[in-house]
Amino acid sequence: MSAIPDKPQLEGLEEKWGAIWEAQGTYRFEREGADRDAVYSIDTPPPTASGSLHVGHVFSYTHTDTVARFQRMRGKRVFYPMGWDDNGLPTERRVQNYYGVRCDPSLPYVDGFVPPHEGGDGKSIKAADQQPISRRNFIELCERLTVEDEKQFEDLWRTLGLSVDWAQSYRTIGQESLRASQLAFIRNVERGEAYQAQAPTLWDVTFRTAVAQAELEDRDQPSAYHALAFHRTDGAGDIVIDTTRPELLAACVALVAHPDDERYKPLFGSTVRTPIFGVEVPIVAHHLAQQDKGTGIAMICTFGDVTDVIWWRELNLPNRAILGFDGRIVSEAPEAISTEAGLEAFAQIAGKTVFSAKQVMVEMLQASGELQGEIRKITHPVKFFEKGDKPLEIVSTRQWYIKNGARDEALRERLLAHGKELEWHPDFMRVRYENWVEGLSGDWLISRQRFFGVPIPVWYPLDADGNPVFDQPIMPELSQLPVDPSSDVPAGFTEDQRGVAGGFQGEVDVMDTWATSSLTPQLAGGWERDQELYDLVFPFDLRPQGQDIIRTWLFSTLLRSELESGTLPWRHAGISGWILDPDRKKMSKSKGNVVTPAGMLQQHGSDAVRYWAASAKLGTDASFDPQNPTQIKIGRRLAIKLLNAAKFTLGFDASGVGGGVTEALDRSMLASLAKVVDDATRAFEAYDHARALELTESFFWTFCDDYLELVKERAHSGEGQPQASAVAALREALSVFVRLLAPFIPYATEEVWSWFAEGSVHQAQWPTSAELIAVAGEEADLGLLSLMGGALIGVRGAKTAAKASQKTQVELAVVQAPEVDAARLRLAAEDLAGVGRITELRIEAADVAAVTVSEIVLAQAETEG
RNA sequence: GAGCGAUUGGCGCAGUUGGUAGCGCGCUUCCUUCACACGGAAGAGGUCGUGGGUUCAAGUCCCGCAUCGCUCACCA
Repeated sequence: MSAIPDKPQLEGLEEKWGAIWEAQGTYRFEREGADRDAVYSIDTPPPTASGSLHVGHVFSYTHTDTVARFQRMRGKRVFYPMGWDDNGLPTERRVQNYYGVRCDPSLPYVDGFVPPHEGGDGKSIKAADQQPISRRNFIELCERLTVEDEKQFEDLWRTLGLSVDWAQSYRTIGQESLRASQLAFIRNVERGEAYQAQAPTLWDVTFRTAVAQAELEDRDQPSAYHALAFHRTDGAGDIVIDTTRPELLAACVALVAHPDDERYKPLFGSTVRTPIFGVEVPIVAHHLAQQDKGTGIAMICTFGDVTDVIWWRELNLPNRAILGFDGRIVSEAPEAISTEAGLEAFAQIAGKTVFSAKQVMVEMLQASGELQGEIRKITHPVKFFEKGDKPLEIVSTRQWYIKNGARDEALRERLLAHGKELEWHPDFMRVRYENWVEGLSGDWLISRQRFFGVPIPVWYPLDADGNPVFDQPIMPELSQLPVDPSSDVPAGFTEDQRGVAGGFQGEVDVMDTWATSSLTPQLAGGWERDQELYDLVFPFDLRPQGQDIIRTWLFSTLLRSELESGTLPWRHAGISGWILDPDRKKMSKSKGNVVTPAGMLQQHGSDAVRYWAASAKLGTDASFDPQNPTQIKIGRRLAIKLLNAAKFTLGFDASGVGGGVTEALDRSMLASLAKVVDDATRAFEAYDHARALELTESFFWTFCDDYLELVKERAHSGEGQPQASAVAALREALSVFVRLLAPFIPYATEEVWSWFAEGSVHQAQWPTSAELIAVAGEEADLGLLSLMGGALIGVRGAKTAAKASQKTQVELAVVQAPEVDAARLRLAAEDLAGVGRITELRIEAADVAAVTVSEIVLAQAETEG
């Protein structure tokens, strides 16, 4: 126990208690002798290490921490790790700018490489000024920088007071993560769940990588309809189609209309010649063609959009793709273009970007008269990579996929069943998951043509001509893991066979970052590494996360768990809402309304910020106005109030408390508190931390404003058992309040706890109504406190109305109450007289609806004191 | 186009099985420094988006509509 300061304050509590918690291992996960039922495990979201933390992080991580602290106090051994998501594109970009390098996988590794820059000023370095380095050197820099970034994050999390066990941290690019990711992938391959396919793929031309459905977002883009005339080969005139992508005309393989469309029915099976290029293409029918769109007949290109892909696949059309990986038109015209004029036209767009090619095509079409009428400008949604800034294109590439139920009814049903089995908080978030699963359009594309990620652990044999045999991949021995196929050698080969006919080549692609993140329960829980730990924590109790990544992180984690173990990875999913600025817009960097969490914590104190976060329910968006952080100020006030109320309470003479709590008012207060404990506990169990806080806080203020005021006279200058009863009740209540508030304001509560108890409040037992009833006794008068509160308001009101100080003496006060209540009030009349400074207090039974002060006579001001 | 949320005093929110509308901020008036000025007391302020329905009784249940937000889908 420590001494109570004269002037308690919040400043400095973070440093003081943070150090003590660390030194004493307050939040350490103790596995010895535990069984699964004694453990509460949390699949913490690993923040992107190279990003920056924002208010939203503080918000949602606080939600989780309140649950962790509650469960810990209930006696659970809380497994609360922290991970860092440090692989992937964001890190690559940061490393490029920080060190002035870029990755060129064709270069050899340089031992002891020193980057041209260090530190950087955050500005982009032009690609031309970046020094090309080997993949291994690049990855080393990624690792170096993320370690530094992660240190900063950890400091912030510690200041915020997250009760994480820092011994349990992991990195998604760490060796253990690499091994687990590759092992899980190999298992997927062995079970036929992961496979390769050469197929049209959504492609980001800036990053030059394939992207998955889950990483797409629609953005409205200006575009325009161009009416193009196709010429019927039977000479019976033209067919006009509308297109927004005239630059893909050279890739046109057919025209398509709805099978029921009377206008085009007679034409199915006939052919037309494309404008400019003169390629003969068929007119085909497909139900996806919309009669009311454009002219009702569309051109199919390889590939303008995903519908083109469906048509191409289902109608067995040829592939005349003309877009390269760099987003430019390829140099060689498709074979189908055979006329001299056609080839000449193609030469004019070859090598051009989509944008320039479109301009050239429009000029040519206008010149030939095949572009009819006006170009009609429209705005329409276009698919983008969520991190990209150019529209996605579709190119044919070989990629790795993992089955996700899109084409496997049985798997999809199992995933939907798991969605129903999972307990969502709030429950309606389940619908988002179901929408996503039911809307999946293809298997999960997991290969990325990037560098800083988990390498896909395969090699391909080279045939006698030196061509890779992709459908016979060489898998690593499990003992080899983790492997980097671009530097490691498969069993049975030697390094000098790399790239040689009859030898092998390594896969250069890495996995989608979600392919690693989807294994966080396995990574953190010691899957295939520490079986004893894994059995203790898996399936996890809680997956906390944001609503925006249900389709990515939540879905992919659930999928991997289903594939690997056939079970849910967790029992509960707690989904936090957004932080909105005062205009109800989502906070974002570009809007310049992002506040740094470190500054917030510094300015207001961690408890205050936590209070703000915790006062919002799961799934509910919270607004935050940096200019006027009302909720934070209220939280600060609560924490300060607790310090002061505790100091006051602990200042009373406690020498006689052995007699227990005997006075009616004291018992009433404890009985009320017992109900609060029950209700708050129930709320916490239902993952409604905000309600637990509200219930506790609300009664805490009643405790301070009414009960404490009513009994302070008795506690301070009373005698014998009535005095001791007040002090005993105050101390018991304080102990309970401190524990109830500990999950929310861990610093102030720990400080207060140290004034009267041993150990950490965060390891103390969560209060129960039973302990309070044991002190208050059965059949306490639950409502007496609020009855007294009513009388007290009456007395105070009379003084306020007389513009007198609350300390003014009252010569006579007459309190009227219904007969039953009057009898109850008499039991605590002394307390009311004490706080009201009432010389003569009469409590009368009367025909009134509620407690009323019917008469009050104030003493003259000068008689005071 | 489909779905999911939200709509309660100026602002931010609560209202758990239907039973006479609550909290905080702000506002008004007052008090005060012997726990708390990062205080305290009293008070004003709402026909719960809208139109129907069920019920003795609806903020709460049912149906329609409106506005806002989000998710998914569509993308010639």
